[in-house]
Amino acid sequence: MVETSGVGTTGLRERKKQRTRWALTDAALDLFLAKGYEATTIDEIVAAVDVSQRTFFRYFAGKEDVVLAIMKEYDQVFLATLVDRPGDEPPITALAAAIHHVLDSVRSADEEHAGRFAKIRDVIEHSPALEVAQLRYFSELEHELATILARRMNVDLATDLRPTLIAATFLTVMRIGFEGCAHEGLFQPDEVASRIEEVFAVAAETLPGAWSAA
Amino acid sequence: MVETSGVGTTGLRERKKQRTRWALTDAALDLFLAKGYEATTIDEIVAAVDVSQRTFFRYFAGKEDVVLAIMKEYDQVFLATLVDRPGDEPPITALAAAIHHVLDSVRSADEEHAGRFAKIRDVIEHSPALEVAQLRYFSELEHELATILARRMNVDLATDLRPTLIAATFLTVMRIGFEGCAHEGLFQPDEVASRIEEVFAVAAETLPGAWSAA
DNA sequence: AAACTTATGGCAGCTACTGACAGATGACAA
DNA sequence: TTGTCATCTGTCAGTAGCTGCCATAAGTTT
Repeated sequence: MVETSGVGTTGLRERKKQRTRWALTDAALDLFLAKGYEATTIDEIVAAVDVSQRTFFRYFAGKEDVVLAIMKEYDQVFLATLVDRPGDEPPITALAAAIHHVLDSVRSADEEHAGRFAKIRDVIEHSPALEVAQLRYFSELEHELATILARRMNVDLATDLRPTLIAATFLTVMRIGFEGCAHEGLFQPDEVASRIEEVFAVAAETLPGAWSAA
Repeated sequence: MVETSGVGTTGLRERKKQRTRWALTDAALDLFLAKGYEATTIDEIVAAVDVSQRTFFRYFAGKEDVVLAIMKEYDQVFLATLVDRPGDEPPITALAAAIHHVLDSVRSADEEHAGRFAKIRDVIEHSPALEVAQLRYFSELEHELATILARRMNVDLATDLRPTLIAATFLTVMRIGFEGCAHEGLFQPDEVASRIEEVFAVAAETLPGAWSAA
């Protein structure tokens, strides 16, 4: 889950690194919110934390990574939940349950996490570059998801397209949900959560009919 | 459609521009194929055509744009075909017919176009950066597509999610088809065309059942 | 306290991309 | 043909993201 600070068992070195990482993340997020992602330079971020530019790139693979790294943490919870769902559930049911679980944990998170969540959604959907980064990330996630679904469905991912199709359409629906939130200015965890579930429901109503007409 | 060279009615200036543009495109494509997209620099491309770097950026918005611009031409045919489909067809049927038409025209194109098509598909699916660019482009296309579908379905795009959902899932299926081609080394127009139709068929069989279980 | 490991900073450099200005070149009219 | 005009082109200088290299500083271990 989202680990805010290292526990006592870790050394000073490790704790310092965690602190630097979060300092960079928070500084970056605030700057992105204040003046926009594209208008914010790495130099400004590192100046706010007083580290060198070189150090920034030792913590993050790129500017985008500041935001994506946080998204990944949420998705780890999602994937872990999915793996634990009973195997006799249809894939879509398992996916729905897993996403519901994540959204619930976000909804009931403490203020620090909730604030970060809102910031991230806000920043992403206001920046073309980050939307693209999100797209790229989703396509990675799609593959992980498809792998899990293939195991669950007992089919071979390489020859059977169904796991990939389900994973991809699922993530597409999620993305449309997030975009819808941005469109209506919804960034708070509970607002986003209910919107996502709403979009998912519409998709479940629409897609079967739409695709069976082919 | 894909206009290879300006007709006699245009002036010398215009013809020169077309020539430069295609020279840049072909040089870039060949370099991308030979040494990879990311490893190819703008300097190498412009050196091959003997123009300045600045000129390159007057023709193309960026390195990616060389490839995307060609894709756009195909998609113009696709969108135009879609608009002309009878209004009483279900959206998916119209989409299937439109994509079938484009694939057919690609299949029966002359060698120059067929070669370019193969190159493009080859280059894209071997380059992470271009795959991302394609993702970004697809999301633009998704919006255009959704707009057309909304008109066709007589609903408001802003409040009704269904056109967007159908457009998005359709493009997702197309993307998976293209990825599948790359995975199996299929780049020739006819191979790609039949593979796409195949994937579309699997999607039409899979998605209704998969999503109705929600 | 010495020896070892790892994080950091500074620097030099590469690539994509842009704005501004000046010169070349085709378009058009007298 | 010539002169005027529009526009295309090259040059240059600069920005931003990102990387490799090396010396040094800081934490860790014995």
